[in-house]
Amino acid sequence: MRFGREMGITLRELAQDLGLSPTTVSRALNGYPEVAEDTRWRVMEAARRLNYRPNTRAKSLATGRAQAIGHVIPVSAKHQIVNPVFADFIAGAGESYARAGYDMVLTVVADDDEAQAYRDLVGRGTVDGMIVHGPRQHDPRIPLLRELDIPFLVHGRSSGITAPYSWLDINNRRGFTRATDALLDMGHRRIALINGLEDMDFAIRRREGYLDALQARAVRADPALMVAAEMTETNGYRAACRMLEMDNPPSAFLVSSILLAIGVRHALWDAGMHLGRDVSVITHDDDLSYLKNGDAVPLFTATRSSVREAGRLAADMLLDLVADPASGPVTRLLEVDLIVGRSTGPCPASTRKSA
Amino acid sequence: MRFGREMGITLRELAQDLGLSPTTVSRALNGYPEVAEDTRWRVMEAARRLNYRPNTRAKSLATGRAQAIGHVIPVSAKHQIVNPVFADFIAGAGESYARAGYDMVLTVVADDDEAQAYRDLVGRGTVDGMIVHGPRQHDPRIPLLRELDIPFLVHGRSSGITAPYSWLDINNRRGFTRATDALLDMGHRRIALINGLEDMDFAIRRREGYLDALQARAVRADPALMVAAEMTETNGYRAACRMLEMDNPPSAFLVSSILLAIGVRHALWDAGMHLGRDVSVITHDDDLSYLKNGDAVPLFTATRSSVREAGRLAADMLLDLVADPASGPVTRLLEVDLIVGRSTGPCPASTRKSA
DNA sequence: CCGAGTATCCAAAACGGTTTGGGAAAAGCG
DNA sequence: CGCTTTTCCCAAACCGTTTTGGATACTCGG
Repeated sequence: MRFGREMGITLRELAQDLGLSPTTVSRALNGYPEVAEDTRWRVMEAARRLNYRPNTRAKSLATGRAQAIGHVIPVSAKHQIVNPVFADFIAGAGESYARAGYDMVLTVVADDDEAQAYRDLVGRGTVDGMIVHGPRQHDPRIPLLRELDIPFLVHGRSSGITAPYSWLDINNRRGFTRATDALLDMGHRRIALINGLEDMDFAIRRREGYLDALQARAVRADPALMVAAEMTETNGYRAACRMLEMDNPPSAFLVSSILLAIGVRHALWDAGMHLGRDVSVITHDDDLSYLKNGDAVPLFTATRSSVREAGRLAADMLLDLVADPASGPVTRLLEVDLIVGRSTGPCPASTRKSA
Repeated sequence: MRFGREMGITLRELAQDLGLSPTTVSRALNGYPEVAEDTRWRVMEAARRLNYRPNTRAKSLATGRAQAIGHVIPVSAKHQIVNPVFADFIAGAGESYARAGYDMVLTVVADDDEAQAYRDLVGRGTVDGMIVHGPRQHDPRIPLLRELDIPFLVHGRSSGITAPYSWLDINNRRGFTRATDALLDMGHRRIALINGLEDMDFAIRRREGYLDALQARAVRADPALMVAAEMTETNGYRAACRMLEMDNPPSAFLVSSILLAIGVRHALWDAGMHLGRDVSVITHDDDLSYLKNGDAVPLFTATRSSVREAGRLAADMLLDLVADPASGPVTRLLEVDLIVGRSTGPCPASTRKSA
């Protein structure tokens, strides 16, 4: 069925135009050796001139690969949050896909239909690889994708799953250990943790890192100083307000995102306190393009790792995996930088106490 | 060529299993009338049991439609910013696509290759409709897509283009006129505008709205109070700092995004001023899921319009257009709400002046 | 009981590429 | 020069659907 739309010239037409067979034209364009160099040149030239583009669907049908990678964005029914790091990760991955001539297909789906979405995408052969976003503990998507027998790569990890799978993650645990250590070194003892929701794997690891550091110095962890919430400015604000009103308030905050940190800053202002002098804050910084942590000198001291770069790397890894699925589960752990900004300083309480 | 991967059962196999022809099975599944009801039932049942999923590529090839909509995300080479409203828009659109059984394919591309990306997506038949993001003045993508003869819908508009095309936009101009009016009503006369980059169409319209309101009350617009920049916290902060240091500083700010507004708030704190008392702020609020404007009572007084809802609507409109391209250019202008928050109050300067 | 409908089903031809299995001409070799 | 390779090209099958154009059997009015 032809549509009014000019779908471009077809391979057969191009061949006809050149007085060649479709076979030869196809081979010429795809760089196969069994075609004379000047013929190839003629073909390439004609293809460019008539701006021929091979029909993706026909091509995939014939070759068996879709030349596309799938991403499923779960939109939780409970908390309607679209993960803010998502856009940057996608941007990074997209660059890699573009370079490799792959398409990216996105599916937005409610939590409960998620498995169905994966089955569909794979079963209908729409994609030949998948990226898993926002893994949780014992994430059921991992066994599912293994069962579907399609190359996939997890952005993050899923603690509790021992079977091997491919992933790219940042070292959340060490990052938060280092950050906590830094605060401890400055004399802080009451350090609050404002974390992301702890069904997310990264949040669990960050808490572990935080607890590790406290324990190593025999500082008792106070449950009242630990909160897990959706990472929004409002939640950061509220958590910080509540804690600052405590009898024994924290002198430092370790938080899981810049948005949370902005909320904490807000709370400090409301309380008439000075960021980096009265209270210190270290945040994780995904280096989002629209949420830069200051400019020349960073606003917040932070554990930084570019999620966009992670997107690029993840896509590259997955593409390799698609090209050669046997190259086995591949993993990569990125270390985070601890960058010094203007939100940290020595603990005033300790000075005051000694005074 | 068969791969190791279990691509699922094929229509032919399903037919064989049932002792029917592929024709009949196809018809049974697609609801054509020329098949006996009990046969249809048998087919449906078997399809479910063997969990048959029609191969998308084969289906599209046969039908001529891709069942997919394309989005091109331009990633400017200059300013590496991924538009923050993008994620929410996509989430909304994705919901609509999912409902309609469409896929969403994303292409990330540098500004200069953008035309090429559109030509590719259309020419290779990967999508049968496109959404245009972030239109600028005289946006070249609009004539391009018209030339490519594919249904498309612009999220926003492109001033300067008179030929009809389909779009969904919010009434930026009226929104900013109303916001400015509100500030004027409170006695503010020196009202700063911190806008998005003015090659973006929405930013132009917002400035027009702002200027309209000033002119209607014969308030002279001061170029020193108008700035256009990428909408980040840092830029909001810097712009506000600079203006607050002026001899004749603004008593109110009208800003184009919550992130900018947060930057302004930051600057006010630094200057020791109180938001909503010393200085008023009205912002535009895209109602982003990860950047809520407070909760019960909004933090900022704002012109609000959910970009996620816009995504849903835009997708629906485009799908209608794809189903019936002749249904002609369709347009929709959404009005914005002016919601009252805690960031506005009467102009203190005027009181002081009268005192 | 017969011919015209009608209800069901099917074989085969698309869709636009890739890939297999030759085949003719040119080149290499003794 | 004859024979084997190699080079270059092609016809046809295939990928997994939909759709066209019948075919067959059944129904029904007369």
